[in-house]
Amino acid sequence: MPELPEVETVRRALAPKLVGRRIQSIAVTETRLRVPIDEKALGRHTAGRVVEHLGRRGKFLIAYLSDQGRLIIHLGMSGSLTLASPESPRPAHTHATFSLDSGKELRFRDPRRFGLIAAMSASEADVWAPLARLGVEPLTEALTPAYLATAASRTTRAIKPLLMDNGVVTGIGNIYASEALHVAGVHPFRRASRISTARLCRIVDAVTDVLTRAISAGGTTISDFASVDGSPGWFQLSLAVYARAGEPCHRCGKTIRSKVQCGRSTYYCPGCQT
DNA sequence: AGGTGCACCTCGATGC
DNA sequence: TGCATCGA
DNA sequence: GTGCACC
Repeated sequence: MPELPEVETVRRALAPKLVGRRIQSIAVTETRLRVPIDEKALGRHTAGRVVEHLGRRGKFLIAYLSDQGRLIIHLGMSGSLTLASPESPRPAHTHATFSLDSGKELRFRDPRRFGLIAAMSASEADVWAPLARLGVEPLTEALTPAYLATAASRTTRAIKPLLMDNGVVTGIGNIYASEALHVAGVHPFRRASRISTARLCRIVDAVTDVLTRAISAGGTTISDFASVDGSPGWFQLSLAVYARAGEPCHRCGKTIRSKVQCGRSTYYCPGCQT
């Protein structure tokens, strides 16, 4: 499940191979993603363009192309990007292929088709709703205890769904929300508005800490995440609560529990998360 | 407002 | 081995 | 992972 650390891992692996390369042609073999691929727009905004920079906003990868083009990719639940030689067989569910002047091709594969590929001009991207509605980037100075306190004060929601709300803080999914709250010692079902400033500070620190460590580990591979060269992440070895229901908490020894919250499995330690 | 359930779709693990 | 179910 | 309709 690509969350921010997985997308950042892909971005870092891809950038050196992609920046400076020209996209020669595009082949789309399946348009039916969550949002259908607009082949015309894809060709118009990416064909013949040079990748000038590879950026990320939340869980979106954004390639900044020559002539003000933008190629925007979201990996959904099962998306992956690989660089391969054109002769190598294309794995099943490879929906889009970008031929590069390096002789390699960039392949987008997404078995479940929850991902997204879009291309547009810079001015269109600036107002594009999926990007425009995103909240602050968690690994920037924009995520402060004061910001989180304001967001918390405006709602009756629990802290975990608040952290996972892309309109508040972008990029934190189920795994890292669970992990950060364990590091901070805060119960995922606790009302955000009833959390002290001191503990909100700890949550901000915990989010920063968990995301940073996860990026260093190359992301989390629970079922199928793989980076550009097919290599897995290693942060699953450091997970304290996620997917550990029934196992003892490393900090206090109590048994990790799993409960459904907002339709997702939430993992927490009933001993040291209050 | 926000929790919940469901839809989108495929695969692999599980269980009988 | 095959088929249904479940969850990622 | 995300958006939507339904309480």
